[in-house]
Amino acid sequence: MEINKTYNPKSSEKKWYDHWMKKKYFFSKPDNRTPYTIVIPPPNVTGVLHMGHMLNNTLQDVMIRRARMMGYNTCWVPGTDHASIATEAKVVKKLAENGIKKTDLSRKEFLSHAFEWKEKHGDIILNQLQKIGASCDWKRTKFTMDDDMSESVIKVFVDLYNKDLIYRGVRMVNWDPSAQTALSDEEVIHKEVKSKLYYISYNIKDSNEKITVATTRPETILGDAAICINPNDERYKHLKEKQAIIPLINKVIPIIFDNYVDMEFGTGALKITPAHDINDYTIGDKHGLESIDILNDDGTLNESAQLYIGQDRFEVRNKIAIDLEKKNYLVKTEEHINKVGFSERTDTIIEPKLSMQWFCKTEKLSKPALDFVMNNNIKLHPEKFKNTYRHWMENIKDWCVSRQLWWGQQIPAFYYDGNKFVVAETKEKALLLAQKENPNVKITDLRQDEDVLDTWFSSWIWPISVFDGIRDPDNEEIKYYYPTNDLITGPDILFFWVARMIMSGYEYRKEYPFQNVYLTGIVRDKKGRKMSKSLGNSPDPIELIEKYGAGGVRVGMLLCAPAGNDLPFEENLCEQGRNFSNKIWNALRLIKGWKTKDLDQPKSSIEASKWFQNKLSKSIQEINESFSKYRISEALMSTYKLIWDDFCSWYLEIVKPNYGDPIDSKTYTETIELFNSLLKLLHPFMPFLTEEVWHLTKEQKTDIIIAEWPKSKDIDQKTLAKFNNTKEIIAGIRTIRKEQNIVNKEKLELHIINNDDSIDKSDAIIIKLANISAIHLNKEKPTNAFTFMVKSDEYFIPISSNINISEEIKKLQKELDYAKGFLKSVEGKLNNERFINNAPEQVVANERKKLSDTKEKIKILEDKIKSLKP
RNA sequence: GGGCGAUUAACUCAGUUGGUUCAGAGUGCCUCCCUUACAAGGAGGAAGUCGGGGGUUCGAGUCCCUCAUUGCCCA
Repeated sequence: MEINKTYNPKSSEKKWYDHWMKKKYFFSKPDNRTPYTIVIPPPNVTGVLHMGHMLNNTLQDVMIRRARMMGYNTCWVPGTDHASIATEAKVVKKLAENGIKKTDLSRKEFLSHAFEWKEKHGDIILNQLQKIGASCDWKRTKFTMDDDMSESVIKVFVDLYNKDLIYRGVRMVNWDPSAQTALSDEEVIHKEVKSKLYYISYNIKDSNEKITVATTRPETILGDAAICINPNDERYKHLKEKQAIIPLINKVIPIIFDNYVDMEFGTGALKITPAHDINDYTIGDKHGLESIDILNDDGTLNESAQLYIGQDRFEVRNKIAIDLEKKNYLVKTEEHINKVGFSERTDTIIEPKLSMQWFCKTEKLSKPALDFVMNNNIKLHPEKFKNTYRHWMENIKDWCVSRQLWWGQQIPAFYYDGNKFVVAETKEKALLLAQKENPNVKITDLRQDEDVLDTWFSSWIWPISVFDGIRDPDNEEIKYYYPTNDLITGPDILFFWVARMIMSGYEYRKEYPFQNVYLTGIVRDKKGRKMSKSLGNSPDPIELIEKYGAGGVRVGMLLCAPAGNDLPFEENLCEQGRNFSNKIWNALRLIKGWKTKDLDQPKSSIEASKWFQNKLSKSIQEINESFSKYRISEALMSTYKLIWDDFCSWYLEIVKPNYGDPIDSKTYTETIELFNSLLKLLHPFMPFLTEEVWHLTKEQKTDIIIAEWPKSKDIDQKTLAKFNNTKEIIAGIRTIRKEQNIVNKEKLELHIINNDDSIDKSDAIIIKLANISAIHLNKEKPTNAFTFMVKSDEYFIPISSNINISEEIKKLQKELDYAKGFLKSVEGKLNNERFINNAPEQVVANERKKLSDTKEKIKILEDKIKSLKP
């Protein structure tokens, strides 16, 4: 069989993905097997695949594929999220390009444009997931705005409202003037920015005195309701009962006193603008102050401001500073660094704004959600996130769930008779409710709330609604698949999403939604920056796959992905992955190049096979252990080393027949079987390559994707220890060859002085790999020989030419010095009575063993040096 | 400002309840080799006062305190 010199991922990836799909391996339906379920963190419908998706979907696929091989009924539910703000912004932009304004459209018209946009772009990312090999159950693909999904969301809203867990009220919210919607606290990102601190003086009424306040937002003085002072502040005590006059608009406001004010900051006098600052709002509330909202929804000033009406808040900031200065109200400005909130989606500066919104009460919901994580019913990996989670849960605030957008589930609240409203799943049901209050209400009188729900209010029930568990709580699927097993996602949405799924899970299923949460790192570039489209520092995963193959990129990603740590991603990691593919490919070429013959199995092969069986079992245990701890990169590294080092570099080199010679059929068959076991272990990481190679090794009964995960057998530690010793001896001989420039082709003799019977004259592995002509077991030391030691055994390579004695003595002396130093530390321990008395017996015994071994070694080294000295 | 982490080789990270020669792995680096599966390869090698200081202990990379640096979350 002619096999290409290098592995070609392109042809094999497409071929096998199609094959798997055709065989319906990814599809799941309830049966009598144990399920293993993952719901995908639904990617944003506006998105294209980025490195973060690449990472967390690869991890999910690894978990799913391994579970499938272990015999679970695996179900990986894919889908996308409607991402209301981001998507609406995209659609609005696209309409604008065609000269259409959103405001010119009806809600219905707008939504049809939005759905059209979704049809066109929504599946891009799912198609890209197929390229990385994701084995999702595609027929279950869900979208958060599918009819059934939306129905579930509405049902939950109504239910929570009826349970008094949802209310409507005027609160200070985070207002995004660009998207023109409220945001939840979690959607606001606080960033440090350089700004200015403006010192503005206010005249005191009926006095020549002035009072100076410091503010970063001078335009808000137009909405001031008071000036507030700490009652303990001696500087201002005399201003009690006085009033101040707002510059430019000459409005009179009271001076009030409250401990809240920090006497150290600025001038110690604080302007209070209840409508535009959350803290000011609280104080205003406490002191019964008026709230003057001076901003329009788009961030321009309104009539209440009296000045600069219709101009943008930032323009006004500059203008008012100039005007204040002209009239001598501006005392000074200072450079100032403060934290400012930005919209997560639009990156616009958030304005705190009073408005009427819908809120979800979180106190009751969060309690069980907190307990479930603290008592390890749900395990977070890595565990350190438990603290973060607890901190958030204990300080949780009510959740603002309304958004002033059209793209999303419209809030099912129906108004009548002015501001009266009812909440119901449909307009018909709403009518019945309204008529209880007022029998004259007609269906045409009902007006549905204009707002939609926060996208996270859709996705927080995702693990339930994808199995229709909200609408039909007793259906077979939800009972079978829920709770799901693992959730794999980034730590950045721990609160947005994970915490809330846990809340809804308890509320609607009385049970957690998943048992384990694996939080990945955030993919960063070489300089440690988060990869982002705006920085342009993110490689396109699809291009990487073109270059290195899906397996190469998957391995590259996972090699640098310990749980919870950020990933400093570099492209050369994919190169390492690609090289690994090639290594395996070449192992295949080697094996398939052999001709078999009915020969006796050589002793070296018998031993190699015995050793590798044990080594394999040990590695399987280690790999399973790593998986159970969610140490995926560790599991990969064990697999990588098992294949590359143990199998390719040692096992194959031992069993490899001389060039052109045939191989005995027993070794051949065993080698194929071992190779197949390795491929199975590797399959979750490199699905395409392993499927391809698997079928090339021999005629297979099944595809590797559904082959059984290898089991470990009893491990014979002696065999493993002996082989380690053998490796060290071979390495010792190779070092001598290297140091003395003796080519590999030249045969050498090996003399051993040992009392240990582990190595015998006919040790076939040493003879083969170190190219030894004969092994001699001596009592006497040979003269004119290079030597090395393994443990306390001494090995000699006699050579014909003369040895550089001084070099040799130097080397031995170095070894001797180390041994003596080591002896001293061991003796120190053993001479310490408290050590002998306190340390466990085993530890003391070990020290005694070290003592005798080292003494023996020192004696040998000293003898050697003596014998070399003339 | 509050909370939670991190600091081990040039880089990225392991290092289980303190105790085997425990100071490790991968990458990178250096030397030699185009040997017959693979130069996308092979063989060998160098490299760290475990952030600083103090403490507990027979014994500390591991536990405690403190300082420094740094990251994340929250206000």
